[in-house]
Amino acid sequence: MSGSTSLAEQLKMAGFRMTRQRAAVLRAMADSPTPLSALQLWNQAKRNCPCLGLATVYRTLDVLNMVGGVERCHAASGRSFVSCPPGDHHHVVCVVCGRVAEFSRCNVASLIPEVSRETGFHVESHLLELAGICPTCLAEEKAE
Amino acid sequence: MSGSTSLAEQLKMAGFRMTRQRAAVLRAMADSPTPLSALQLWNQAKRNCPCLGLATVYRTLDVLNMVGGVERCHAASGRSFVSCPPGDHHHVVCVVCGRVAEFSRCNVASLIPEVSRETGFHVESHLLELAGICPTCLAEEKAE
DNA sequence: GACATAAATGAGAAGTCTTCTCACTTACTC
DNA sequence: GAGTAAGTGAGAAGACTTCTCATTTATGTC
Ligand SMILES: [Mn+2]
Ligand SMILES: [Mn+2]
Ligand SMILES: [Zn+2]
Ligand SMILES: [Zn+2]
Repeated sequence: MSGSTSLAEQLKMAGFRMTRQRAAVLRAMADSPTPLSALQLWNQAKRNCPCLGLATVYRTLDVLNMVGGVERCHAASGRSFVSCPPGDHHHVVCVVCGRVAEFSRCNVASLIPEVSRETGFHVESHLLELAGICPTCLAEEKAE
Repeated sequence: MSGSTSLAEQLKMAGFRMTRQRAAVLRAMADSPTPLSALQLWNQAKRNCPCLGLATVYRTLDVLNMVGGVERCHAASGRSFVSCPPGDHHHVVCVVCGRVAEFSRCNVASLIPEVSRETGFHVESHLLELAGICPTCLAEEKAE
């Protein structure tokens, strides 16, 4: 819940209006323990705002993205949005069920000087995503 | 050129037929200094095989992917295929022009035990992609 | 070289995700 | 309670990828 409040405040502070639709999307995000795709978010949010349009979900995600409250997660197949705590972190995605966990430890930065030297690129950012099997799916695999 | 030959041999050895279309795609790959998207590849390959269909480019990339001669590159916006030398490596993508360079130094593996402990995930693979500005675009920026 | 056969192809339909358009609605300021 | 600019829904459109199926073609065999 505090997550939702915080995102709402971020929007207000950045001069965006709080609408029924945006509130529904924020609430759907806050209520989900696991990050949701735009489509999943739409299905959840419609329960609080039945005539919500999918385009509005995308627009809300864009706005949250601008404000820094949400981040794209390049999952294996297709893209999805993920509500993120502030700060630098990355994702581990379950290849079985799609659940996502976050981690903040990252050693990629130390690689960059060398890559810059090798390739001549001026490196500005990095995308790191791990894939594997989540605890829940691991347990189910063992149960069989 | 040796790159093209090698991919052709890989296909042969895996029991795939060498067609005019596949040869054209392989040649387009070999001739490009920079990795190409399916669409770019199509436009190049059509010069040697005018009636080539885009679907065939995708099919060829799939086949090469199975054989291990090509790898998906999750570039910032949309997907593209990249012909890859064998072995473990990652990409740096230019945010201005889309050019891609490769690097093989990677320290992500050393991160994995800790992430596994923190998240409970059994980590199986990682995706690492750097973004920045390529030497060519850097030069153009300075020229202005 | 001709034949048989399974693999491969082209053209376009279809699918998926995302963005755009535009007439209409609504949150916020005064 | 206006006035106004921001926001919205519905559906069209766009980008990329996969699928379908009738037709072509590479390759092993004679
Ligand atoms: Mn990092
Ligand atoms: Mn690596
Ligand atoms: Zn799982
Ligand atoms: Zn560039």
